[in-house]
Amino acid sequence: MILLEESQGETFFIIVSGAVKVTRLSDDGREVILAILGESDFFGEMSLLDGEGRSANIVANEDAEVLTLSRRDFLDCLETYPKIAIALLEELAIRLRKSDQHIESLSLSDSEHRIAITLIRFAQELGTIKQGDVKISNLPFQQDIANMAGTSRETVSRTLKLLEEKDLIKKEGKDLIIYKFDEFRQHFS
Amino acid sequence: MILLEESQGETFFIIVSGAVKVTRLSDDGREVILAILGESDFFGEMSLLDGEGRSANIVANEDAEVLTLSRRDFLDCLETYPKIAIALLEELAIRLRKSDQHIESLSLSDSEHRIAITLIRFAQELGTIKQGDVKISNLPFQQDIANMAGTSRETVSRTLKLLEEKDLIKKEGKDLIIYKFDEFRQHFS
DNA sequence: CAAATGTTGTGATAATCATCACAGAAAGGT
DNA sequence: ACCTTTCTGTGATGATTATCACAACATTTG
Repeated sequence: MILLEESQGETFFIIVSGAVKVTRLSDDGREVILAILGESDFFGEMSLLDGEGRSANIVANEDAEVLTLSRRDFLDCLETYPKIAIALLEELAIRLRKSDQHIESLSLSDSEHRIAITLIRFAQELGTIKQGDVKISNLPFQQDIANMAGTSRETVSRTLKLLEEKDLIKKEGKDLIIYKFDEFRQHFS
Repeated sequence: MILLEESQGETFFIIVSGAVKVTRLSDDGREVILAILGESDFFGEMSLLDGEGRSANIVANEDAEVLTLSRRDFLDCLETYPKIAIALLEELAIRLRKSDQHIESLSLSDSEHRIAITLIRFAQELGTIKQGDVKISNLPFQQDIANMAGTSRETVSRTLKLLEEKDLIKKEGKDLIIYKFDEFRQHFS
């Protein structure tokens, strides 16, 4: 666990290697995964910018290395180098876009679509392309996929089987291959 | 209709009066409402920052006045006045926080909670406080509430009735009063 | 390597909620 | 003021999906 929800934060983080999940926990202990971040992504900026407590938990999914920057250095940096501030604005804009898509899919899609869209997000963050197919190495647990897709673990299990029967994906041990990634994405989003 | 999804955008907008809804439409025409924006809020920055097409529709909910700024002026402004860039970063951080909460509630809550949370969002954006109660004047249509809460119009109708029977809210013509707003918020989020 | 723990597959059942259908109320246009 | 359109309330029904239960399989740990 790298960051704890609600805690006061004074640090900005940049991921050098590994991957982390951004989560929130409900009172009764259920987890929602908001995003998966990988190499060269960053986090921790929200608390620094608006002064509120940490808005989410950050949990390392595997061994991860991060660089840190103090609040003061971070803000100085933004004031001194407007280009950096603008780059940061760009990245936040992209994240907002992703959030919006996430909200749309939770609002409108059935579980099959939501799960497929979650796979697409994993592929974009963690996947490697090979002749139009995408391979996600070290696919997260079904429970994590469920927490991100807003559904149950069992439904993820059943849906992955369904997608495999339709020859859209293939499970290979800890990896998962999405066939014809562009078509797949087209079809589900 | 002020802005159309997918269109190329070269303009930044600031709301002087009135309120707008930020929406996305699915292929089959269903609408999701991502946010309601009111006086002194702004929009249009996302396309300007990341160069993608407009990520959502903006629809005036009532008569509204907006100021505009061109892309060039907007970006110049950010480069010249780092403080403005930082203020914008702050606002985007706040919006991301709200998105995250929205995602959490869509993922974990049942329709009653999601609708209550939607009322809370309306109250915070459009409401006026009076002795601990909050009055939302000109409550949006049930269909809009449903599109924001990720549920159906009928469920909104039934749930509002339910909340009224529990003496948590009261409908008064076009207005809606949430009793003991702090408790209400506590209870549902 | 054996035991313990964690993960996945799958059936059965129940709960929630969307959808359809329509009546009544309210608002808007001419 | 009347007609039209839009919005709201509410019953009946069915579909989707959560939950429970447990077996099989995999992974970690002493």
